[in-house]
Amino acid sequence: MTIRTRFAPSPTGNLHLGSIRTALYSWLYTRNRGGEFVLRIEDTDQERSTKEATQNIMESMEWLGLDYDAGPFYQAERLDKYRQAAEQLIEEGSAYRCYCSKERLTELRDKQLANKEKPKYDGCCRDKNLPARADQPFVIRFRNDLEGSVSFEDQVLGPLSFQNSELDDLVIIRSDLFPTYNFCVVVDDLSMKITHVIRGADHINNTPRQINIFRAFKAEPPIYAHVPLILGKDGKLLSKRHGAVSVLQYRDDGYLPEALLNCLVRLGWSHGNQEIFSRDEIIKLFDIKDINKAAASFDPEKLLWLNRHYIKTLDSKVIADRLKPFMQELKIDYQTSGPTLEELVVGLRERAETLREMAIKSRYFYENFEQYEDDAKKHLTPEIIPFVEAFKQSLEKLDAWTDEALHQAIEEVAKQFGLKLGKIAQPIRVAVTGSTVSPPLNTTLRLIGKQNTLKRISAVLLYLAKT
RNA sequence: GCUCCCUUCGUCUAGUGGCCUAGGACGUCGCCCUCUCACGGCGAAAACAUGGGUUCGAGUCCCAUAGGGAGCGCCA
Repeated sequence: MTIRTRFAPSPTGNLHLGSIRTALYSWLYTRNRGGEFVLRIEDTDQERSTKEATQNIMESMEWLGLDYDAGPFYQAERLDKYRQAAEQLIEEGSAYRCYCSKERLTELRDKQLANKEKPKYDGCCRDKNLPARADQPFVIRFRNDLEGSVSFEDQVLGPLSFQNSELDDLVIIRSDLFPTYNFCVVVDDLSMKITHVIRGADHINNTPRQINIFRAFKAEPPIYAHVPLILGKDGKLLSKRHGAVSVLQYRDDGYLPEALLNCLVRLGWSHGNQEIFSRDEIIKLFDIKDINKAAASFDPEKLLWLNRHYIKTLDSKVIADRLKPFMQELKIDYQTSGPTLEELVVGLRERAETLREMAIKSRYFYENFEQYEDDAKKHLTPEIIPFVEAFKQSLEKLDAWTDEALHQAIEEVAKQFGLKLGKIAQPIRVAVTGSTVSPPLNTTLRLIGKQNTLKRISAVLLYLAKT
């Protein structure tokens, strides 16, 4: 039997960390077992579904490299299937038409809540066998067993059992003829031959209802695995309405997909003490049985650490390539002059947490700056003039503009003036970068280039003369 | 309110009855390296929710309590 899993998001908002992680687990499971991964867009909510959200979902998956073997299927395009299936259930006595008004139902609900009862449909139309009428709106409800229980073996949580008396007769077709979630899921999982349903733990309570519908169709339900939810820093669920950030926001903030993937997979799943996983490794090692039962809080600091790790260790060509959009966005011209992007990456990779930060920090390699940063100015005092001039002369004579030659030049000037390296390096750093922070001075000078270095040193001498 | 789920350092986790005076990672703090910032190295503080059982022995099994989370729609 080939394994088939699916990711079935509803396009009612941007895809966030929680959703993409269940997609990831689902995807990993099929990739590990050589199965098929299906994408299904659950857009039966006409009110809230948007094209933009669908676009956002696909783009997020593409960015993280979660490719699918079938789909995307859109439920809104399969409405006939659901209607037919519902009719079939009515004929077989597993569903019925209900003409109860929304007003009556809200009233019922309020009353039950006031009585501290669990709100449920009272079965008013359950046994009336009402026919379809064109002049009056009705819904179709599933006829749930009143007694007995539903049990299943969850792959993450173990054996689970629910009393049928806790379930009520849920609406499967709305009065506008659109199907509802719990019904579409079953019809689709059945027709798409889904073998394993890996989804968020917020669906646990839906599972017994869905299993009953499967049974009504005389079909075997798939195997279920409910993965624990992701909580925010405050311990509350990460959701569209609460602190959830779009997956693409991480891309736009300069995170690498490798880092986010690694971070996400490790949130609720583990393989001994290992922290760093390549994509291939995760696929090879992933198993549902290693998923943790408890909900986890997402820690942005750890993501940052992983991002730094991948910025430092991924091929510099790859990083350079990923850096381009950020350079363009910041309008830094890296093509006409200055170091190549790859040289830049090698110089900055150990001091940037994100690609965006790297781009921001690269500015002085490509552009001359207008002024010195405020806290940098204190290094520019008249005392430095002699050795800055000496250094300038020594640079002018320098043929080889390399790290080694530059390092030697700096050291020689320091020796000549009997100063420690730090004493002269910092003022020069300020002179050429405008700030107190940069890669090692020799590397910084090398990347800025001879011409611009000398220009900026002349500029600092002018500045010093004026003060 | 009812139903269901969960509970090891601040956070992510290892741990499947003796190897645990509980290990790793992020973060925090200290030291070293050092031309700044980083990287790196070394080290420290930091947890089995509580109470009962079961057992020769419990973080590991059972039961209660507490705490947290989710669900209870003509949303998904």
